[in-house]
Amino acid sequence: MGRTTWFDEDGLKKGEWTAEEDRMLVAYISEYGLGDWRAMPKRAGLQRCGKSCRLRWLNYLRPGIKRGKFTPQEEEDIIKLHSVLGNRWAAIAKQMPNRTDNDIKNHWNSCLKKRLVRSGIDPMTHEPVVSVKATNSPTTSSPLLTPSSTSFSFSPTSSARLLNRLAAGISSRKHGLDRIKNVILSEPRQAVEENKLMISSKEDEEEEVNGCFMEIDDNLISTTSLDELLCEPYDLYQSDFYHETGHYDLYQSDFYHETDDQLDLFLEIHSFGQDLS
DNA sequence: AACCTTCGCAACCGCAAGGAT
DNA sequence: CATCCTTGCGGTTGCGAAGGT
Repeated sequence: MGRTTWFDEDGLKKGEWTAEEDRMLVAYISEYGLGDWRAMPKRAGLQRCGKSCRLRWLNYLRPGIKRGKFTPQEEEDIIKLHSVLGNRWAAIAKQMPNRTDNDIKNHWNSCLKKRLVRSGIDPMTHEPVVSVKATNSPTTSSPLLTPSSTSFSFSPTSSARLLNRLAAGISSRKHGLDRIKNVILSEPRQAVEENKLMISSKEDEEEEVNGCFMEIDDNLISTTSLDELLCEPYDLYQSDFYHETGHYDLYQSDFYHETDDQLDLFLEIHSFGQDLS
């Protein structure tokens, strides 16, 4: 299994690694250690780019990597970590030192995600799949918004989890973080009162945010209704998040071990919620 | 046996952060 | 302060294997 071998315009080899190339890379790193990935291939006698060598080493050759089938315990750990960290594979891999982020990501995408869906669990929120009441015109509804008359309520736990997902969803898309955060934090009252959220982007595309799709045009600014953009958090704005910000205490105690930007962002969103209330 | 579809996984690509100059 | 370079990350792709028809 593997990709066809080919050479790019700079004469660098691409595609599947041979056993001989592996041996050369391992021999070089064993003797000289890790260092300048850019210079390494030439010094090691490899016709590869540094990026390719780094990837091969980190995902395949470095010592201590566990390969093969994931155990049920590992799968459970991944699901648990994903519910907290979202698609932050590197962060998840740090909690599972013998597995690479690539391996975890592949296993999630090819197996665990589907398994959750089959079990009626939304792999994004890790909540049981329920229909969200559509409040917008049907022509603009997101493909993930299933119009239904089923009511949708939040427990404190689900509030914390969903807001956690919101923060994770935003932070995992670095290019969107500032935009979304700025809008939310700069004019929150207006955004909520008008039931609209302004999003700017350089791309002309549909972007998925927290499981919902928003349209982004090429003049940097586009608007979309808040409930379309953040369907579940929108309900939180209208209920738990908006009126009962005490639920954040739960989140913070659940999430005390997180020390990175995600927590900062979450606290900012929390502060935003308090301002609103 | 031939063809088609799905699965699993290695590897690539583009982007962003952060350090060096 | 601006620019360049390196590193790291997450999303996506390509392809052989396996399974189904």
